[in-house]
Amino acid sequence: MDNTGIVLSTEERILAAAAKVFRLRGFDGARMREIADEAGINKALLHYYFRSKDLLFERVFRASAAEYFGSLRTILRSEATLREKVIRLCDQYITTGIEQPYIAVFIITEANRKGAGFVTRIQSEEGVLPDFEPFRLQIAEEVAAGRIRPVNPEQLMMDILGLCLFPVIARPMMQRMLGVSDEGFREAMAQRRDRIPKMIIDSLYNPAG
Amino acid sequence: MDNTGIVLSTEERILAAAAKVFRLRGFDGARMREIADEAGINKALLHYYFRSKDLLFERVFRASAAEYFGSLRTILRSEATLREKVIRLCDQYITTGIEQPYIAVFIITEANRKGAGFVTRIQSEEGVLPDFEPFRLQIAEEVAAGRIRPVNPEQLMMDILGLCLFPVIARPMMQRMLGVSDEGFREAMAQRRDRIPKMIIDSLYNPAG
DNA sequence: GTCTATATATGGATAGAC
DNA sequence: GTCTATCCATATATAGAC
Repeated sequence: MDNTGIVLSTEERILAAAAKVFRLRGFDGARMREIADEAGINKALLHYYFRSKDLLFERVFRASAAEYFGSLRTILRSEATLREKVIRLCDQYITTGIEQPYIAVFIITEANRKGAGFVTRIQSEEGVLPDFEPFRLQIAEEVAAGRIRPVNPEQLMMDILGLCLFPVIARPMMQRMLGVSDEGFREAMAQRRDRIPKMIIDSLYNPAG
Repeated sequence: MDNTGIVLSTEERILAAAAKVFRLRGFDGARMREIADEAGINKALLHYYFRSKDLLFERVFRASAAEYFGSLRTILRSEATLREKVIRLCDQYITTGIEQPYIAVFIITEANRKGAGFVTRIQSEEGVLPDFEPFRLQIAEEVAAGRIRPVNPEQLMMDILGLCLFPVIARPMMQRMLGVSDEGFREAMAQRRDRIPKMIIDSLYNPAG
């Protein structure tokens, strides 16, 4: 029974605990002991359910990636206008970045870890990373029709994600460098929710500078 | 003797090896054994020179942070125009991001690690993170004089760093999602070196969209 | 299914010879 | 200053009772 009032099975409690610990500490920093404590069970039971740390991690990472990229996939392949997609993307990732900052850091950090075969493997699985093709096509159409300035879809996607996610990922460093409090950071991110889409859309629709 | 032909002291070789291993694997993933091997010496000698893994890491992290933020500090407090600073910043961090991708990942990852007291401490030390004040003032002056559109200096800095650094940090994920080869990634980054400053400067100098 | 106890491996760190 | 050998703590994983 967690704070939702819903009774979770042992397996579910383990997965929830593992997600919490792995996201906070990463694979190398996580301890099976801490996961067991967090789940309120015994270390041995972790192995009974998931056999090894690797396998448990794999489950957590796959679920995290699917969850984190799910909204990206949905937005990219929706029927919305380009303008609308940019707004939704920024809103989604900035909101998540404020409320659950660990997920983004977790996924990106683990993707950079060397000798982590499964991470690469999982990211190659169907349905984990979004299909970029629909978005690419949509951009091409808009450009061809002369409705937006010519732009490379890959560059545009890097712009959007960079502007939204970088502050979340580099948060400790940025707050320190810029001298911003936790509250100040949240305010800055709230500003960005309006600022970034405007900036992107301006650069697409305005005459060249 | 490394490939520069310069004879390094044992201490220097250890530091070089430690930097390589820590940057690649992070604190938790790094093994003293691997550092010793990389330096061509014995594990015991690591402790003779640096006493503990923590202390060795601290040296490496401080040096890495100083090196990585050094150019940022220099650029921010230089006498260059705003336009010029933006161009130099982007050039600096995109070039470094292509040639030495591990440093950015290392610093940001470690800054996010929980229970790593020294990281916070080191970042608070004088001369590690750049002083943001000169840049803030310069922006304020430009805005006051009506030479650029009103802009929040913190937002601007997050924009610049996000646009330049995010692709470097999220590289494995981005390449996979966008379907880009290593060579393609380098080309994309080269494009960004021109693209980002233009984008930033446009948004500062052009009439509002 | 869940626990206690234990096996086995490995990591950081130290002792002591040279 | 550098090495070999070893200590000690801790991590993952398993055995076996209940």
